[in-house]
Amino acid sequence: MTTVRIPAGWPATEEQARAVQEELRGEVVLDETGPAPGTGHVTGVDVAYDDGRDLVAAAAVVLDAATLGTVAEATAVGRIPFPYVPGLLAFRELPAVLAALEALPCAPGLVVCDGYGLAHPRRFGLASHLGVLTGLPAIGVAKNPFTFRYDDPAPARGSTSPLLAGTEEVGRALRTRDGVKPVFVSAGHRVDIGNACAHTLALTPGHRLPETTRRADALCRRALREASAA
DNA sequence: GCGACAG
DNA sequence: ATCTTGTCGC
Repeated sequence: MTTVRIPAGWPATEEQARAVQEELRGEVVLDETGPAPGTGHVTGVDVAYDDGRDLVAAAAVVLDAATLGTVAEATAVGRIPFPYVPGLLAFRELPAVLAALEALPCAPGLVVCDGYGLAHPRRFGLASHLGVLTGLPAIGVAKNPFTFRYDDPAPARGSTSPLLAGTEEVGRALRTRDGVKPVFVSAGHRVDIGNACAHTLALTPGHRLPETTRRADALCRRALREASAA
């Protein structure tokens, strides 16, 4: 149900990885609104690692956007393909995530990533990269501001403030719970920032983090445990 | 050169 | 990300 554009080869060095980002960044689509919140499917993806055993486990969990009920799940396990380098996270996470998405029995709809999209040193973070490779609408919801600056949003849920790279707005700090640390939302591919924030609010009725990432996080950890045991 | 740095 | 117990609070 999901067709992934397979790269010619996975980069082995940081230099190659940066070149791939420079090459693909031009394919990001930022002038589409994206699906309406509360309709269709919303899919969370996340990854867990066991560095000692060189194992990575990814999970994709499809939710009904209206009810937030789980529609489908898939996991994928493999070897860790790239070290963690700030700005190159996608090369560490994407192979397993794409495999999990391909294993889903239904269309993912909007994909919610744990990390950034446009808010990235070369404006091509994980969510944008995943979007370009799959053609799916995608957004990034991160737990930390990375290298970006922001002023604290007002304390009420729903308040936002610009996430800034210098003077350029690359995303928004979004308060999803009253008085709780905001999350950091950025557009990934085929979704605008306003809609990305609306989706994030629709996915956070009871917790700081989106229901999509919470469930994908739980599932990939379980998949990693089971892979380590076997 | 040094520090900071999504997960 | 991951290493890690109990504890405060809804």
